[in-house]
Amino acid sequence: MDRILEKPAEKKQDLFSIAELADEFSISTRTIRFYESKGLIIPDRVGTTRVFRRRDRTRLLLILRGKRLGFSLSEISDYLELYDADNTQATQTQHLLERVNSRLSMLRAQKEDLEIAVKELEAMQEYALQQLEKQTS
Amino acid sequence: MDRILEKPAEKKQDLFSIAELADEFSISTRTIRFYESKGLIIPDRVGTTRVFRRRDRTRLLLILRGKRLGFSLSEISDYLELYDADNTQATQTQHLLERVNSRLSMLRAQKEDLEIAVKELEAMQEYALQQLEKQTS
DNA sequence: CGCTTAATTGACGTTAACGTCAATACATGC
DNA sequence: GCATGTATTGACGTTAACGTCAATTAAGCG
Repeated sequence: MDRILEKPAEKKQDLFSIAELADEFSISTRTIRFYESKGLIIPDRVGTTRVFRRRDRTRLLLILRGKRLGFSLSEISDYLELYDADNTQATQTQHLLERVNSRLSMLRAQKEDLEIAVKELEAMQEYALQQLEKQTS
Repeated sequence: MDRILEKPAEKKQDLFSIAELADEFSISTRTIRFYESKGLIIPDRVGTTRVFRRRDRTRLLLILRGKRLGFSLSEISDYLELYDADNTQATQTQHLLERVNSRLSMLRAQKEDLEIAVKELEAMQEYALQQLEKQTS
């Protein structure tokens, strides 16, 4: 019996080794193990060896995007919880909604900062282009 | 002679103590000294005491915005250089333009990530709202 | 089955970005 | 002119996020 293929729809292409994921995302295996130790991903095991499914691959994508946005791993951890929150009970759903909203306002604030920075740099760009015209004429 | 008031247009309201800035930006004086040690700001001195001008105050604003966007201090340092680059020579201006452009593409990539994250959360928000309707009906 | 390659665990190292003293100097109001 | 508050300069401590290395274990293969 191949216990890891127990679930019918689970094929080989849905299973990843630590090295495959490390390679795909250009991170080290150490980093992946570190994320597991922080509870950000929870791969299965075959014996002692980790086996990653789609869910963990997706989580890795979310983690890396979070990092690119400058969030800490603990913020990312909170963020990931939003993706598998329990919404069978109204109180839970209400709670989820609040957390989603607060996260949204963080992201929107960051977007404002970003847009200001972009505008400043675009102004610099334009200025530099004008200068170049003068200087090379 | 009050050397620090030498420049005619420089009034008291353009000068800040370390505590004033720390207070205004809700950071510690240690943080400000740390930024100085990294060359991010270069306050004047009256005796041994630091005196900050508008320029450094502005730089602090840029530093903090950079941090909110998730940039490291060394990235922020590069970023600050764009603001006081020499553009008297065409080669310098050309170089500045390249750096501005590369920074712009970083920011735009980040903006894409941000917008995807916002959309995902908005979808969650909508879903949660629908769930709540069902659950409380 | 022995060899090579891949994976695991534990321990210690490292870098960034400050925090936290402690000792000392400066300034200032009463 | 002295107590009291503010500033400065080391020096060491701390946390996050991994890197690095060594010792084992497990897995594939000719």
